[in-house]
Amino acid sequence: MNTLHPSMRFFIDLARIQAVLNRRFDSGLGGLGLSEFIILFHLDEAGKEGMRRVDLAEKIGLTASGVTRLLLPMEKIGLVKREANRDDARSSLVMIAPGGKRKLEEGTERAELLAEELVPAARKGEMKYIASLLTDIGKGIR
Amino acid sequence: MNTLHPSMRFFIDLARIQAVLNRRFDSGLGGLGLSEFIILFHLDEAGKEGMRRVDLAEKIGLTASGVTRLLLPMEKIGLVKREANRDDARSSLVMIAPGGKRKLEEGTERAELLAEELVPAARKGEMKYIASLLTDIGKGIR
DNA sequence: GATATATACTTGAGTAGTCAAGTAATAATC
DNA sequence: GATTATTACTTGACTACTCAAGTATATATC
Repeated sequence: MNTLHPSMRFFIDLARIQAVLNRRFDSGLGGLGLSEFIILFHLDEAGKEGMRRVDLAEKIGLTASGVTRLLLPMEKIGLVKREANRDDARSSLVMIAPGGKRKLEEGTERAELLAEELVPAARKGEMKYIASLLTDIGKGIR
Repeated sequence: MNTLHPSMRFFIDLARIQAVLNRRFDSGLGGLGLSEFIILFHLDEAGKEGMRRVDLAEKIGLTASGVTRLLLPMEKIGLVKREANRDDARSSLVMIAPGGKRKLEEGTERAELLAEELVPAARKGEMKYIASLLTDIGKGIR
């Protein structure tokens, strides 16, 4: 009866890793959650043009309202800033602020350390492969 | 400056997939969240002996208090039941209830459908491999 | 066998999101 | 160019957790 479909294992392991990751990342870094780090990462990539909230939501896989809620305190403490979108008055653009840049660097360090710690040495070589696999899966879903 | 460490991509993609997965799984299945499904899965594996809350927490990667909070409503609607642990009065044992068995089956179906949908056809063959990799990573962390 | 320490769990207060519904602006259609 | 539909975002009410602190039992130490 228990064939244990590999996709089941995939879901379950994914969830576990994510939960632990979330917790581990948060603590240690002064109040920077994993989600916030990821947001900063994408905003940094977007450059000074910034990006629309909708696009950010799509990138991180959350809903638009989740993004609104996350950005609010980040704006308050100067990690990101907002600017009107001259082409479309409905949306405003978000971009990374100097404070965010600094936090992003801290976070990057932490992420690398964490990855070092989490990924078993024997599997380290496969990291690149697995990352590409996940990227591929991620692309197809919404 | 942007080497884009593969572990970074790993974190980011992982988080995105998990976020989408969570949302997709929840909706559609009558009020059964991914976490609840995973709990049922582990409890089913544990059999009629059930398991201690602490061990369940470890399995799913959440904290003990998170488990308490999740189990409360599940107990109320008859998905799980609790029993005193005769060997240790501090802990009580949780086990899957008949209602939970039914929900687990529904959830399993949904999970398989979802997996079908999420994993790109080209990558399907690698599913087993990636699952084992994630399991391996999951083992090492807490 | 009393005391100290560690473990299993719960609880209060707070954060990180969700969904459904609302507002305002843009785009499409006739 | 008025109407309708769609899009970008926000808000209220809720769920799913987190951490820190508390309670009760069990274990180790002397």
